[in-house]
Amino acid sequence: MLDIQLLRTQPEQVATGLARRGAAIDLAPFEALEAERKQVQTLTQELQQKRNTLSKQIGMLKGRESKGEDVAASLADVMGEVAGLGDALKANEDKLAVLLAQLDAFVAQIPNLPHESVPDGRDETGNAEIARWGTPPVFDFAVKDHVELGEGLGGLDFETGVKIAGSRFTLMKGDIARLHRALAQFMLDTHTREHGYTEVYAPYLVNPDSMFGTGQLPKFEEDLFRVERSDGSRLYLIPTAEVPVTNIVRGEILETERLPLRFVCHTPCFRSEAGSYGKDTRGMIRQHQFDKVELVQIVPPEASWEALEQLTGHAETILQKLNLPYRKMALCAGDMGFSAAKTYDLEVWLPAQNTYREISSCSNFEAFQARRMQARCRDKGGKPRPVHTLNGSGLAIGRTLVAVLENYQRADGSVGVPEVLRGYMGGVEALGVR
RNA sequence: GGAGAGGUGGCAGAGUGGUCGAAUGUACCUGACUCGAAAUCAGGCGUAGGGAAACCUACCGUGGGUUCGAAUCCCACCCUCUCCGCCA
Repeated sequence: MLDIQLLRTQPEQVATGLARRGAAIDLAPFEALEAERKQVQTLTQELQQKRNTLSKQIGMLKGRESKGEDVAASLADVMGEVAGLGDALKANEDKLAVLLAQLDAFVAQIPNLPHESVPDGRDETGNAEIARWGTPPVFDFAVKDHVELGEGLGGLDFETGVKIAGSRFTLMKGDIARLHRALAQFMLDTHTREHGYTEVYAPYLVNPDSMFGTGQLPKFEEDLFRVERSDGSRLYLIPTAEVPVTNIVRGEILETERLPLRFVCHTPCFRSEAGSYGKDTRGMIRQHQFDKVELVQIVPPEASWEALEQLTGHAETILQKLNLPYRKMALCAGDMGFSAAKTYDLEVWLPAQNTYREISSCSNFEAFQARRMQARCRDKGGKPRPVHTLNGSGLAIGRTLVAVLENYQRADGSVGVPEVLRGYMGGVEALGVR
């Protein structure tokens, strides 16, 4: 959520920022609402003040009455004066509540403003390559994709996934399932031991407040899986661990000196993938359910830009240790997610597609999520101010598995196990070798 | 699922219709005393909105209601704890 003060005082700045995203905004309705809000709020508060004053007078008169004084006349006066207030006050309070709700709703659906360092651009073609690491492997045989490799190894079973649940679900078995688990373990261990993150286990279903806090609601409900409960309430399956983990600090006022908080969390992620029909339908690239190790940081406002570079580096470390070639992209303003002020995507080399594909997305949200969540920090004796939040995949496990299979494949259809994973694989050096 | 208890400021904990945004303790901040600390003493110390300011308004789990006036009474819901049942 943007700072409503910014909308009031610097509307041009907001409009300019949103225009970079390709999102035009009409501020006229906002300004009209604001003008009315101001007027109604002032009037309401004046009426409240009057009522409070008169009610206190009644209280004092009653007190004197109980001591035997005759105050009947003044009591009648005051009662008469307050009698007319009720309806007007109620009407104004109701009107104000509606206005405030409308203002909230308006501000809540405005995306974050891009940071000045974010490149211009309308869509993914505007993204800027920042760096490349590693060299795509050269094969002297016909390259297979992960579907062929995984099915050949007997460990990726798309048909059974479809039978059990439907399209975009996969069943993994045997060594592939173990490799998948090994990847998660390896990532968690690296981030906790080498990068200073605290491991977190979090709920996979969350309430609407949490989804609002990180910005999935109200605008993106169609991307979520929803669970209706018998009591009429609802929960949502998390589309990323970002949601439960960032919401750890919702409604909290933290001591600045105890920041930053760094959390790492491995969860399944559930995405309805509405609107992506026909896209990446083959294989494991785009699934309704996939696992991800997520990095989350809660930092003081002045520290978030340095933290974004660090956090992105933490995700890159995983790719480097796995020896997977990748490139680092700065998303352009038009391609960024709703809540982000700046996003780096890491794209891993996929030989079968002969291209780089997104495997991690690292973002600084500045105070955008913190304002929605009322997550604040306070210096000793100071005023509370919103924290800054960041997160990034470190990494998406399903896609990492795809990248390992394709980059480590051999002519006979077997697949080498990256050295850093062998300890998690009982020493196995390759899959499919007999 | 059944029965009971309870949700008040960072924490603890009073407050059952009238200057209660809320006693008291504790934590924290400032000052005094001290070489310094501890102890002691004095003052300060919730969040948010409006206002140039004085100051005003709202908030006692959430949402309704009664009332001139609600932390306090009524209704619904949520959450926590204890016991029983069930359960990985």
